[in-house]
Amino acid sequence: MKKKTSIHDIAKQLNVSSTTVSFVLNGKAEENRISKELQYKVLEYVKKVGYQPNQLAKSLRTGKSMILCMLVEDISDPFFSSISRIVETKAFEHGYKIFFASTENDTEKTKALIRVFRERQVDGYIIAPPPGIEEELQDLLHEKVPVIQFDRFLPEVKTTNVIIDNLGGAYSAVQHLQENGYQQIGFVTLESKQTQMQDRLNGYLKAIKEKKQKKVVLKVPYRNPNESTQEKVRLFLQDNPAMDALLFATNYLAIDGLVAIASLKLNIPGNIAVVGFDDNTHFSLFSPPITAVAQPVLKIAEEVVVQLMNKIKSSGKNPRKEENILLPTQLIVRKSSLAVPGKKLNARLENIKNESISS
Amino acid sequence: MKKKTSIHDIAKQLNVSSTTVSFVLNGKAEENRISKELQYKVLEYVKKVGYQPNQLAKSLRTGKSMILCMLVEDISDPFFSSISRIVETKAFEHGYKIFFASTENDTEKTKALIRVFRERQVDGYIIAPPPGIEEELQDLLHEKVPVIQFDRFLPEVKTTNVIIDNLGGAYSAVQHLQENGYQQIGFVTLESKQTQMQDRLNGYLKAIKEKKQKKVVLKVPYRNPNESTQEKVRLFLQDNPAMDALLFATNYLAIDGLVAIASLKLNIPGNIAVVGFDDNTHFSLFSPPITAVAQPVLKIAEEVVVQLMNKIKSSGKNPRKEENILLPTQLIVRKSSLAVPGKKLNARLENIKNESISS
DNA sequence: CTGAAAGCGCTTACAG
DNA sequence: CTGAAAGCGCTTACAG
Repeated sequence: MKKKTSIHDIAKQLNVSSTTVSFVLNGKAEENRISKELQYKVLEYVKKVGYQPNQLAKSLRTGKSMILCMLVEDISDPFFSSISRIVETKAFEHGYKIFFASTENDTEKTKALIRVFRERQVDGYIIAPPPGIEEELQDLLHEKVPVIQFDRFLPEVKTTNVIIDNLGGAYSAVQHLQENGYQQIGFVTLESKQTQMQDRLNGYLKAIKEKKQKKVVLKVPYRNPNESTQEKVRLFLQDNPAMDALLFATNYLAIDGLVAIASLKLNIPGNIAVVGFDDNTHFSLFSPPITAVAQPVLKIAEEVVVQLMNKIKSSGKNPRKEENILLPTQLIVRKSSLAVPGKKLNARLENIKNESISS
Repeated sequence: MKKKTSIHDIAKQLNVSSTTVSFVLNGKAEENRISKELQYKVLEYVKKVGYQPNQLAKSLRTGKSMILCMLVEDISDPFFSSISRIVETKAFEHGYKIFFASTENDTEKTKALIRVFRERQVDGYIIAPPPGIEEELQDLLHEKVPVIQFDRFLPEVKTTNVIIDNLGGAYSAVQHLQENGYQQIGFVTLESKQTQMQDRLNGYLKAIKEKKQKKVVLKVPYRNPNESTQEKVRLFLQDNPAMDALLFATNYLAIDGLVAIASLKLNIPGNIAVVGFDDNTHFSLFSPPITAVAQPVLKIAEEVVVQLMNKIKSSGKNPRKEENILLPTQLIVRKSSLAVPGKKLNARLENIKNESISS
């Protein structure tokens, strides 16, 4: 392994001091009145030998690692991976690299991850927090390390948060179903006290109460196996024969729900209307295409980076007020939630009866 | 910002040398015969003050950053994001963190990325290479930095490569369609000389030649806008009215193709059978469910990490032979490619005629 | 206009 | 059994 050339090697070769080389390399030549000729000489030589500064040494000296970390629930989830992709690009434009990691919504795993990132002197945190890491985030804030929460947030931790209007999104979805004549709308969600889930539930409840409809909620444990979720939705449908529409609180719940509905041979929306929360590139290709509450992925990613960069720049100065940045959702109406002319509720009841007999 | 405690601070507090503290912290206490009491004292104090070693300093000193980098085409693509997720977890178990980045299959962007990663003294590279970065990879090899190529590879660069049996996968897909009675099978692929694309094309051609069928290939530019791809597939279908089946060379080509087929109001598989390359969680929910050549995502990720760790461990020693690790694909048969009893080819011809008139 | 020197926080060969 | 000291590759306050 050939030894890398260092700033010192360059200085020696050129018979100048490493100070001079450093100044030239960091654009501080002018303010230190390095002669044009010297600047040129250094730059030429650097290019010739293909010198690459050692960012590790730089970071150790300056205390800035130029690395951010982004903690999401699951980096392979389409929602989080598309946000990550954009954040990666935007942060790169500011000279930052990003460590991504999946928390799996697991408190202990996340604590371990944060420990590792702190050892690496990460300059800022973008995190969709699992429950129970209030203390770790407070520690970061005490050390004046910028933290942005997004997607959901721990209310006890005072940071700037980038979130979407979960309540409004769920509310508008239910309202849309009501306007299309659905009478008993079920809500399939997670057993979760996280803000985004609570808000979606509240949006659902608000719309239901306003129309004095019956509240029908199924709560599935987090990280429930797919088959088990499908079974729960099946039972939910059978236990509530009058239910004529379903709102799913997350993308993957909707997918499992669709499998369950298919296995019961129910028609969408004839037997049961469907709306998902968090749109999916493929929803439009399903048969029928699935209505969904879309999240503004691009806007979320941009806002996260903008806010974090603001904090990094103003660190040390009097901190600006922390705030919740609330982004609007958009209901994308497709066929799965439209009114069905002459819909017979009985169709579904019979269907279920047959199913039970045949199985 | 309270100053972090360093190993030196600890040594001072405990009235020992920083050497001793370092030995204890790095499990080298025994081989240096540090007394049990001292070890205990150090460990206690470290825990009490919540000392976190500075990995930057450690890396600078040892020359190991304990960071890997993974360059894929698009980190938000389901194939790459699920592999990344697994690689992240496996590498973490070995104490490594990973920088992920999207090359967008762009040569210049990738060169810039590699430059940045080299500055960060990354310990190893996992890369699905775009064309034209042979020289950069050679530079890495000269510096004895481990490199693994996966998904596709630059044949000029002698590294260990983890790839799938693209030829066999495409071959078996076409064979399956032939067995189900399809007579003219089209292949929609990318304009690309990359190994994985060439092999898929060759697999298609091999099966077509064996049965003396007509070769019908559509090549779409890389990063073609979705609408344009859809339009190309529509024209492809109209220009080849006798074509009764389509094999798509990538996931997203299949998605665009399905949109095109839907817009022509063609039935799958009645008018046109469909097989995709690279399975997708949602293919089973499409109507009809889509047959696909599935890639062994878990196996790919595991193999990539195993191979890279081998190289890192054996670096300096006589390097083991580079090899191509070829993983098998699996054809997942769903309804979109099955034989249609009493299928009338004319159905599609008429359909297209109607379409042209009405538009 | 330019350079010598300290120091960021570690590890480790060497000495005792 | 333990410590003093050098050095990884940078930046920057200070001196001239």
